Amino acid sequence: MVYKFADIVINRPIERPFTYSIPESLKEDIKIGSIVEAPFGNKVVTGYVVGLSDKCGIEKIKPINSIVDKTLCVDSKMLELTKWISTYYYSSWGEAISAAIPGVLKKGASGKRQSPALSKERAGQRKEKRDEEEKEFEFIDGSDKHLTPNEKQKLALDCIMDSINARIHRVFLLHGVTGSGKTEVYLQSIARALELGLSSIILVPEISLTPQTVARFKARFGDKIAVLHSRLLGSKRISEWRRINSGAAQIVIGARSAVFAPLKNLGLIVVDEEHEASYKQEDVPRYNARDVAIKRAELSKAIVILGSATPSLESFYAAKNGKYILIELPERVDSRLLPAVDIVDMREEMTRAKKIPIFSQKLREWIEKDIAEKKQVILFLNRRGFSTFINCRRCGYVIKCKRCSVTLTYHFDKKKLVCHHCNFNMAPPEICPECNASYLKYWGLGTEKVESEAHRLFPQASIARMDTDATHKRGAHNKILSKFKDAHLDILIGTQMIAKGLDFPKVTLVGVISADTALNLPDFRSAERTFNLLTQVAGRAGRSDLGGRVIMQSYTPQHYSIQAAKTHDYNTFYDKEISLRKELYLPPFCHMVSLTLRGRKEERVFKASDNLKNNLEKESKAKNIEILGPAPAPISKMKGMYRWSIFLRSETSEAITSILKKALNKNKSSGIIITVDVDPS
DNA sequence: AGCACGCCGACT
DNA sequence: GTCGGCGTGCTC
Repeated sequence: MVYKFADIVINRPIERPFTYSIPESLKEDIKIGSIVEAPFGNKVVTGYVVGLSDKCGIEKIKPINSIVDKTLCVDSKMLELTKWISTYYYSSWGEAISAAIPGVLKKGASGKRQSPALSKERAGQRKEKRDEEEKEFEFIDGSDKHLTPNEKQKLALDCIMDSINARIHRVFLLHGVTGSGKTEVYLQSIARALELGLSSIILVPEISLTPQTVARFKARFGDKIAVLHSRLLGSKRISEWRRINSGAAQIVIGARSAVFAPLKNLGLIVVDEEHEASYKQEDVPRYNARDVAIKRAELSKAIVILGSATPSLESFYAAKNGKYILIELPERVDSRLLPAVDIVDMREEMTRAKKIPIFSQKLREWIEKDIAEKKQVILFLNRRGFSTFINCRRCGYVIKCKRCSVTLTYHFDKKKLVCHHCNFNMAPPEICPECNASYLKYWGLGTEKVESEAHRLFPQASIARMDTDATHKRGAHNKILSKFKDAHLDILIGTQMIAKGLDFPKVTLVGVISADTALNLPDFRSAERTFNLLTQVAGRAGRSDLGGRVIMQSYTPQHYSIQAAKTHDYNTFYDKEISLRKELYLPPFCHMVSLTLRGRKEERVFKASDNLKNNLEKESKAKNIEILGPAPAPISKMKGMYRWSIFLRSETSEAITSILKKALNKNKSSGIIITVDVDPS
C-alpha cells in the first residue's frame, strides 16, 4: 500500500503528531515506525512515523527529507510500549520513542550542535576513557564457576521453565542473598528460552555492568550475546543494535536503556538488583526500567525475573499478594556464614569521651587487631569532603551556597569550600563574613576527615580513599582497587562507590562510620535505603574463609532498619516497613506522583504552585485523589532556582492521569519549569 | 522545547 | 528615539 502523507512525532514535549507529505522517492519504503528526517520550524529534526494516510486537511505542508535507515524501524510492539510510557510517565510519544532508540539515529533532538573538530576531539577523549574503564576490573576473577543447582534452585527453575514453555506472562521475584545462586538461575532460564527460540534481556545496574559480569555471560553464551554499555561509542552502539535487530544476537545484557533492545521473539527479561534506584531515568521520560520491563514482557507474553537480596517494598508486596511469584533462595551455595554485625551506640561513646569520636573504641580495637594480622579493612561513610558545615561561634552565621539552599562542605584536598549541588567553590574565609569574628568552627564529617583521623590513629597503616573526588583523575579508580587487591593497602575508605559488588577475600572488617546518615532524610524511602545500603556494605566483609565482622556506628541503634541489617533479616524489616507504609498510606498502598515547580523568582514559583494545586483540587475530589502541598522542596533552592513540590496520591494511576495531564496543559506559566515524577524513588 | 513576534520600561 | 525584558503562540 502506498500513501501520500505521514504523521510523525518528534522528540519535543508536543503531544500531537505533525503531518508531512511523502516524496515520490520514499513512498515505497516508508512505513509505520520509520525513522525519518523532516524540516520543523527552521531546523531539521528526527521524527517517527506513527500514521499514514491519503488525505490531509493542512494547507502549509512540507515534505519529509529522508528515511534515516531503511533497515531500521520501530516495530509495532515498541510503538505500543513507548505509547504506554508516554501516558504513564507524562512525556510526549516522540520523547518516549526517542529514549528507546540509540542516540546516533537522532538529529536535532536537543538542539545542541557541535563543530566536527570538537566532536572528533570529544570522541577521542571518550575512547581513552572507555579503554581505561574496560581495564577497570580485569584483576577480578571473572571465571565461570558453573555451579550445580541445589534443591531450592531446581524448584525455582521448574517453575520458571513451565512459564517459558507455556509462553505465559508472569513475573517472578527471586529473593536471595549474595551467593545464593541467583545468577545461575538467570543463566539456566536464558538457556531454556534460547532452546525454544526465544530471546532474553538481562538488565543490570550500570555499576555492576563490569567486564567480570559480562565475561560470565559470554562464557556461557558466546557471540549470541550483545552488550549495551552506556559508554559505548556511537558507532559501536549502533553495530550492537544492528546485531540485535537482525537476530544475530539473541541475548542482550545492559543497563537501563537495554530494556528497549530490538529483539524479536522476546521470551525473558531479567532485572537484577531490581530495587536499585538507578533503574529510574533522571530525565524525560522519567521511566523506571524495571516497570517498563514488566510492561514490555506483558505485551510480548514474556516472563520477567526480578532478582534481589533486598527487594523493593513494591515488588515484595506484589509477590506476597500473588501478583508476582515469590521464589526464595535462602541458603548460600557455599554455605558460608554471613558476617557477624556489631552495633555501637555512639551516644554512649559520646558520654565516655568528652569529644564526639569518629571511631568508637570497639571499631578502633578491631581495626588495630585486623591490620596487625595483615587482614584488610573497609570503612564506609556516605559523605564526601572534610567538614560538612562551617559557622561562626560568635554570631552563629552559617556559610551557605549562593545558588543553593545548602551549606558548603570544606574539602581538605582542594583547600576549598564546595557546594555539592552546583559545584560552586571558594576559598574558606579567615573571618566571619557577617561579624568579622575569627571564630569559624568546622563541623560534621566526610570521608576526607575519616581518612585524616585514620592516619592519626593508625600511623603504621597504609590507607587510601575512594570517592568521586579521589577517583576524578583518570585511571585512579582502577589504581586504588588494584593496590587494595594486591594487599598494598590496609584500609580503604569510601562512599557508596565501595558499597556494591567489590569482592576482596582479605577484607575481614567493615566499619560503618555512621549508619544513620541517610535515615533522617525527609523521604519516605529513607529506612528502606538505609537497610539496603547497610546490607550491601556488610556483604563486603567475610568473603573468604578468614571470616568477617561488621561494626556499625549509630546514634539511633534501636531503629528497625539498623537492627534488621544487623541480623541480615529482610523479612523482619519488610514486616515493619510495610505496616508503616500502610498506616501512612504510602507506596505500595497508593499510587504517587510528585510535581516539582522551579524558577528564578520565588514569589512566582509559589504562585504557580498554588495555582496548580487549586486547579487540581477542583477535579480531584470526585476521583478520590489526595493532594499534598505545595511545600518548599527538601532543597528549596538549587542552582539559583526556587523549588516547590506537590504530591498526588490515589488508589490507581489512571485516576491521577486523567486530571493531571489537563492541569499541566492549562497551567503553563512562563519562567516556571514543572517536572513530573511518577513513582518517585 | 525552541523560536519568533510583540509590547512596555531605562538608556547611549 | 532604541535595546531588551518576558508573555504568547506556533511549529506540519
